[in-house]
Amino acid sequence: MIHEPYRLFFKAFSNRTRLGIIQLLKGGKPKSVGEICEALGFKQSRVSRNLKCLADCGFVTAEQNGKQRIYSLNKDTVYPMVTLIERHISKYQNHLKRCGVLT
Amino acid sequence: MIHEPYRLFFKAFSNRTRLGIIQLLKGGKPKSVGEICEALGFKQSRVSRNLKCLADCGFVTAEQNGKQRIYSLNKDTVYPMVTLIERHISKYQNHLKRCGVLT
DNA sequence: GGATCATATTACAATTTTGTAATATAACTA
DNA sequence: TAGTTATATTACAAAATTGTAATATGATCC
Repeated sequence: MIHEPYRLFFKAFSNRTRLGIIQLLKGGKPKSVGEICEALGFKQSRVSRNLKCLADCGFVTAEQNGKQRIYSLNKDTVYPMVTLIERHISKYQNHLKRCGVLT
Repeated sequence: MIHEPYRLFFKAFSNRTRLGIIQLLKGGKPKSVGEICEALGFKQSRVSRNLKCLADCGFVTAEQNGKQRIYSLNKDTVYPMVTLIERHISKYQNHLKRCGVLT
């Protein structure tokens, strides 16, 4: 385990904007940047910036459709991960809530 | 998926010190704070601070042994997670390396 | 080509996270 | 109890990450 790639991996998931995007895509069809902005109520530059990060890290893929860019989730990784984490969280939720080091 | 606990979960894993500790504990026996410091070459306050975070989040547990505090990994969560991530990383490593948003 | 719509990129200020040094607590021992 | 060792906590400066506003690129249509 050379841990530098791990760090990036987790970092990609540790931000509200990016988790919002993942959650949104997880629940439905692939979406354009505009649709994501509207659904989450975030500015476009904010969404694009973070989509780039997710794409760079392989969690999301983009496909051009006319003027739009449609983003889909890489479910191979994201689904089993979510399952795993859900298990951990249901056990340790109280803990996670009051960790003083993290905000 | 209410994503706040997820954020903390991932954040806990997205830092060099904490990943170093996890990697160390993953490879061997439970260890005291001092042993961790020595093995990783980190200051004691740095290690304690981050152990607290890991403990708060349920990734590590502590047990008193004389003056020492022995930390062990919560393998139930950490092991399957590592497997999953290793699979993703081996596919997308190039990507993960050049994500411009994250450092 | 020029106009328009959709998305990406950049620069920068604000926030968050980090490690360090200093100090405090806690467990043992003489 | 005083002294010693091991770990935890705190305050704060440095570094990293974030979102926003402004601007650039790119695709389509006329």
